[in-house]
Amino acid sequence: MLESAGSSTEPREPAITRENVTAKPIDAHEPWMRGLHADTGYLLYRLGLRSGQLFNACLQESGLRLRHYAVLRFLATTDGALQRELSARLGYDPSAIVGLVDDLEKLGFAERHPSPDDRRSRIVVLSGSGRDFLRDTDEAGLRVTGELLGPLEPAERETLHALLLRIAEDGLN
Amino acid sequence: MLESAGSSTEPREPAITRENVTAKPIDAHEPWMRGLHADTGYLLYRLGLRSGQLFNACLQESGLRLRHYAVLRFLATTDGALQRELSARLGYDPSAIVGLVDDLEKLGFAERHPSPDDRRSRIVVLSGSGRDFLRDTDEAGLRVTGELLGPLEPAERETLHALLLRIAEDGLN
DNA sequence: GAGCAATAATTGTTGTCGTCAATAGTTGTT
DNA sequence: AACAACTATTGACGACAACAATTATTGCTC
Repeated sequence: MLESAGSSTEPREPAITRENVTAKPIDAHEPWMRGLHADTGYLLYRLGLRSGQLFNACLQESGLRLRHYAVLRFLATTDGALQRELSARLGYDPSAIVGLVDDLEKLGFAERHPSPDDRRSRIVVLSGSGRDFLRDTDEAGLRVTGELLGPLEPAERETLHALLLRIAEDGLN
Repeated sequence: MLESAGSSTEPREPAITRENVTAKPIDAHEPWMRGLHADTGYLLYRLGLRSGQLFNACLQESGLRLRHYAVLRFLATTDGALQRELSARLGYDPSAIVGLVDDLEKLGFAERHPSPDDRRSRIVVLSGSGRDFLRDTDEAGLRVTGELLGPLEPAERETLHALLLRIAEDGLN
């Protein structure tokens, strides 16, 4: 049983314990070694993940997930949309839309109406209870957002929202 | 073949076409009907998704995914970490860490060293080629971020980054 | 107007991912 | 020496997203 501790290529003077590893400060001398959150894109990814988790936790008591909420929300802005459009605007696969609308229809939040123009298409509209649900959960959503944006003051939240909106408008959605 | 167009329950005076559906403006009269991106949390979710997609597309030519990148990045800040710590700090399941470190080890970007203190633990360290890879991909990451933050000016990007960082420090990571 | 490409919705399939439970080896405690 | 706690690992299961394939319908073309 070879118990030579320093047999490694490079010697590590203090023993590695949980304390001194997690607390080790970041060397910002090298430009590429700038900590985990130096890149705005990566930071956005992590925060988006966290935001999604919070939203999902808030919605799961209704049996719905974030994607359903996105569909409902979009329906509220258009008052009737084809599934093809839901797919294109929300960025989900057409096959995913099928299941989402199925669930919403099963809960009575949305309805599929046949299109008078094209018998292939179905027009998805928000039902009355769907509107009610959206109004109720919107309040919970605001609470989640408030929790997420805890350390920010109102003015800063406004600024953040405006900046994010500018980015979102550019890419897609 | 019944060709009655208005046989539906409620009459919709103009036919639903792709143009007037997608271009319909948002009625902001109702407080809960504020468009898709009125909520900052939901906006964060969508942008995080998009950012993750861009990063993944950028990394997939290396055979790695975003999770591997996160591990590499964290290793660069600590210079040696236990898998348990990777799991705790990055929020991934311990069993997920196993596969990720496996892949990184297979590519020569990281190495598992036995801990001198605890023979149960393995100390994961970034290898030289791992550092090189990180430096190279960091450039690509900046390019992606620049693409994502297209419409923003440098000062605005700085502001956005600072705000996001404040949020990230609060919750976790 | 018969044939044919294109389209909308749907189904099925595949691979990935996250979570949970279980195991082997190890450490510290009593 | 016996036992509880812990680290890494494996395996299994369900959820979910991306891609291909199918059905029904439409518009175009000759």
